[in-house]
Amino acid sequence: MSSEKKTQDSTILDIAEALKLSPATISRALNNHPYVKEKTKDKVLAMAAELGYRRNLMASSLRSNKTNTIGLIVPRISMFFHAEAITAIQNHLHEHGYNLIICQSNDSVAMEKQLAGILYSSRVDAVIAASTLYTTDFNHFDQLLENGTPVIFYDRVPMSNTKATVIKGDDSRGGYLATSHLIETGCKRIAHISGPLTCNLYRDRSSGFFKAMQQYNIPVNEDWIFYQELTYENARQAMRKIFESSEVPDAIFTDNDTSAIAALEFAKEVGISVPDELKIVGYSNDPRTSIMTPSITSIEQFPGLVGKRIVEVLMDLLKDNTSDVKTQSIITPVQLIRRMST
Amino acid sequence: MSSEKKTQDSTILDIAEALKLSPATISRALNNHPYVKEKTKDKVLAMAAELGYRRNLMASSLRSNKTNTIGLIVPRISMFFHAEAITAIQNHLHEHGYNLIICQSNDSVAMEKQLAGILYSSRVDAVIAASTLYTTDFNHFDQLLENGTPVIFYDRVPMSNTKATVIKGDDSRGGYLATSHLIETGCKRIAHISGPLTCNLYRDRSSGFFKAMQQYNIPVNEDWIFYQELTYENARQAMRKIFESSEVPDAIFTDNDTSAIAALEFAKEVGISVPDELKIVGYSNDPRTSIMTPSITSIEQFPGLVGKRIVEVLMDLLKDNTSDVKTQSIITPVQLIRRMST
DNA sequence: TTGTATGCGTTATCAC
DNA sequence: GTGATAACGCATACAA
Repeated sequence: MSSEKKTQDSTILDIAEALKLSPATISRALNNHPYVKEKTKDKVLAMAAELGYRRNLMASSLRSNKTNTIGLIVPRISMFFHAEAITAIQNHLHEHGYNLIICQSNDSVAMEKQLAGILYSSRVDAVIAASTLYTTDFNHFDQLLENGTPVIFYDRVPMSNTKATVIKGDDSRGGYLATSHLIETGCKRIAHISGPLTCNLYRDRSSGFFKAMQQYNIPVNEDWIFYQELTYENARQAMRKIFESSEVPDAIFTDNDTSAIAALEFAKEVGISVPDELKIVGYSNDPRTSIMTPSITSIEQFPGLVGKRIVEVLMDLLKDNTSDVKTQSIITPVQLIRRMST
Repeated sequence: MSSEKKTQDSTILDIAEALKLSPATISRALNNHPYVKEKTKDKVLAMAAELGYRRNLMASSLRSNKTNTIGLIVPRISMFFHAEAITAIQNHLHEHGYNLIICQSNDSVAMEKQLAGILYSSRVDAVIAASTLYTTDFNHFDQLLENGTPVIFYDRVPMSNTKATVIKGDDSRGGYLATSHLIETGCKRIAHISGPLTCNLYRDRSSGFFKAMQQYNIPVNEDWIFYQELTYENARQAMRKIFESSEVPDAIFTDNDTSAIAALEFAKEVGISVPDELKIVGYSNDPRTSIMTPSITSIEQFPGLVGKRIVEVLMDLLKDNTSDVKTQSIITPVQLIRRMST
């Protein structure tokens, strides 16, 4: 306890004292308030710099009831789509003077609930969230909404009504694009590896798949349809199951790229030629799809644009405090990126 | 202004009033203070739940001078090593009751400076940082250190003395392992694509490279040594330059995996057989290296362990307030992962 | 074991 | 334009 080296933080009181001004004036000067003489402002800024003053955001937020901070909840930052979207979100928020608190739920509903609580405790000005695969009950976001904190769901969003704004990719179109592309290249026996139907993404991508199959009058083989967590291992198992029987597909559409990669590696290992004997389409346009041999056709989701759109909508929401609960629902475009696997 | 739907946040005063207790008791109960009757505690917790009470972290932090929040600055969350390390850090911090604010510098020194300021303003309890490629002056972290806020640098760390704790991988050993592996598989003409020498990583990996070359008495061809930002495009250009001349290398060691991938793709395009005519080793063991054909040998950095170690050290630092400035420097292990490219 | 009173650093509301 | 002062919500020293 003898060697306390901590320099005490300087406060506006220190600046006020040094300049023989009142703390109120200092505060105004630092906030660029109009009712303060230019000369005074300059003096304050100079002294602030000299003292190494930094506004204490705790105190400021407590008093002003505004944190200038946005909370973000995602399953995992390592997923390509999210990493890109987050970066865009952070950069655009920064332009508007907002900070971002990034939290990972690890696809655990319990963790997501806890994080929503923490963000509420932090009194963030808004929350942006992509839910876990298994979130069906979105109650834990209600408290935020009730207190007037805007919530924007993106990518993985509630399937039932919500007072929150929703921004999602056009997944049913993505599923349709992928499937019809396979059909148009001549495939007639198409497998589909999808995710848990508790999640809107896979429900929608599946619906696109079925729509295309029906439209082109292609029979669906139920043994080739999987709804499972889209891990590498699960996809390999599905492939094994599919290729055990005598009748085998000539194409496979997977609802993410990890599964597509697993499918391709399986095919290469057992000597199935891609794209000649089997065509493959993934989802998300993860950069990994382009470095495989052969490269894998996938669906681009434009994560950067999604992030930009999220911030635009959010700024609108934060601007007019008319809490007019104008619930929006926005669909962002997708695009087929054709590669060597088809 | 008429339709204000905001429910007012409830405070400990609301709980106190509802329970006919003093706010102090409520505060103590919520903080699990020993001097509070079990029964009272239960009543308080029940009422808190009923009122949807959530501690206001701004107020709490302001009063207690502790935010329970750690700030993190990284160049980019999308880099594999960092994504993994961050996840580990976040999970371990969470076990200790700490939250994490993740910030990206985008490898911009100006942004990094700004972020350090914001984290200071946020009065985070500590800062963990991996610097930009071009940070040579680490002054912007001084204010944090002077105020007794622990700073831990990891991965990309200051090369000069610092009062902060430093945790880095054994990069010179990594460079040595990669290079000696190539030599031991029979390579005699080895190229090396490294990063800017302003960054400790590339300086160390290079020194490992030269050490191995010298030890095995292999001559270094200066035309095959590059110090450049390790982007895909830069690596392609380097490859073009290398393979323009008549004498070509039989191996290449790149200081990251993106460059290794670029090298492999270049080789495949121009018909150089890997590993027969050219062997390749990358760095970081990015999952992409294992899905290429052929898969690429790389250096594993154990990001999960690094993250764990960071939190361990940090908890130590936060425990004893004896600000004894015990500057530590920790080296974490690396390992060669041999694959088909060698 | 509980209550009273004070202050954390800032901003907002008055006055002047 | 500037100053005095209260208040934001909570935690703690001190009193009871």
